[in-house]
Amino acid sequence: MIRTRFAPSPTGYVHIGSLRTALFAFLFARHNNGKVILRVEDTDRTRLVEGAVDNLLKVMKRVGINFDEGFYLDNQNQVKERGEAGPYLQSQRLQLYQKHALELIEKGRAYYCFCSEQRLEELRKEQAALKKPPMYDRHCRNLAKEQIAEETERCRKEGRNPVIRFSMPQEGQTVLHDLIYGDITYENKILDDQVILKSDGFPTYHLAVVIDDHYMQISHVIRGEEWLPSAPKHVLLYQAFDWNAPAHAHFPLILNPDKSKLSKRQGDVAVEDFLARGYLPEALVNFVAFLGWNPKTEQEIFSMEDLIKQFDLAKINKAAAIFDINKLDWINSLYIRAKSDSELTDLLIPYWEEAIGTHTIRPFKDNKEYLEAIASLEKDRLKKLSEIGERTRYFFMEPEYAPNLLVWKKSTARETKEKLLKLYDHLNKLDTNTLIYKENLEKDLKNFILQNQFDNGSILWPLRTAMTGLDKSPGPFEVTSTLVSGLGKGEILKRLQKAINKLA
RNA sequence: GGCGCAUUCGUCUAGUGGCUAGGACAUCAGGUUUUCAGCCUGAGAACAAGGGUUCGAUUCCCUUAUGCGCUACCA
Repeated sequence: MIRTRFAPSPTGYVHIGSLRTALFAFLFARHNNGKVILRVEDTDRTRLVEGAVDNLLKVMKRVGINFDEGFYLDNQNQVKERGEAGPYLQSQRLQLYQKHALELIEKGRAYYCFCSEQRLEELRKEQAALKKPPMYDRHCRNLAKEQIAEETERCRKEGRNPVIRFSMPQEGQTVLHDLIYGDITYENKILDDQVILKSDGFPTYHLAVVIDDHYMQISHVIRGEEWLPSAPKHVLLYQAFDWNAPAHAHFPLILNPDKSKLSKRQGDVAVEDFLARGYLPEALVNFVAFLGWNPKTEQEIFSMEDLIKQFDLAKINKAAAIFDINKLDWINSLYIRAKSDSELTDLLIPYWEEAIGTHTIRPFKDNKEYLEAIASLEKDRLKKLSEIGERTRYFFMEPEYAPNLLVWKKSTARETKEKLLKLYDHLNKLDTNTLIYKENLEKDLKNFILQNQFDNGSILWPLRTAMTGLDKSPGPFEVTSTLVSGLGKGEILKRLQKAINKLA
């Protein structure tokens, strides 16, 4: 039975890298009809963030990742826990970790360390000065029984607790069999005597991950490359417990454009922020899946189902990948275009409300035809949903613009004014039926242009800019007819009149 | 400093002991067009360097360089 897990720390927002870790674990499990477990690693009490699990689950739900065991959201969006191997919150498993740490002490594979923070700090400084690798000097590793009793007493008086360190073997090698990187051999003597139980009674990552993965019967540990250096420590821990280690699969990091590890400093890394900016969850998943993985075919657009069907650990790359927003934009625009007008409209409404104002949008929400027509016009041009406000404001309120915007490049202000006057009279005479259908309007206006022997641009450019107040927008016919359909003929005449006045 | 991992167009990547080294994004040019976007057509753009092994290396080996990660009572 394949069992894999996603084990984040509840430190706030969901990092793009976490999304990919979760996604890979999820895809691997689903592809193999296995289970994915969500375990929360809250052993660092100093970094806890209220509501982080709740937020995490909401994000995962939006992108379509769910977990078979651990935490989930019920129908009321309340965080709940399920599964046989719980609790799935590490802070509720402290006895288990403590028991096993003591067991290692009995086995002679771990020891109490009484060194103070100051001593450790000085040690590190000393080592740095000598350009030696910073490592614990094993000061407490071979204390005699009486010494241990003495130190324990001293600590008690000073009001602090000792930590427990793992005794690394001082010779030999440890081999990690990684499903992606292959076999990696580490010299045991360079491995530090890692703290496994902290003085606050909480385990460190290394102890907790080994114990939990064992008791939760995890078959495959799937995580980022940053864990590669500590993997041999985990292998050794499994051996010390006489447990079989799960299979490991580390995958490469995601990098900033400057090749540093993807970080906040250089733009958004929070999945929530991407979602808020109008990247569709499916686009984000598609894009993130392709950072470090690809199907070895030329297919680039994948639904979650496609990904589940085709995902294969063997196809994960070894080299880190740079997060390229251009490609995300492209994928997102494809997913936007794939939406129906109605779906897209529903997605856009919050963005309109934010950019234009809730009460301006409200009248159109009941009868969505107008909004759908606008969405349809912008569908091919949108890279992300948040662009909609600026691009379509003129559909809701009269545009402001400078008079010379109205003048086509091959024309003059005087000529433009004359033509707009004629256009005004012409449009004024048209019935709504002609105005409201793009095809009719186009036919009519082209005819009008032909009969007057105008250049297309000399009439269509000022018409379009008078309607939109923008140098870039959809075409004059669709803009005008859509405007008539939503705001009426009077509105376009008003805008035309305003344009004529500007040119006075 | 130590240990580990990595290296094909700017970016994501495909690929093979012998290929014009393929695709996509981005860029640029042309076309369509009132504008922008879109769409169509086209262009430029890569095997990090040096040694081997070999009839032949982008591919296999070694070295170097570069980048990244780890080196906490953080995960």
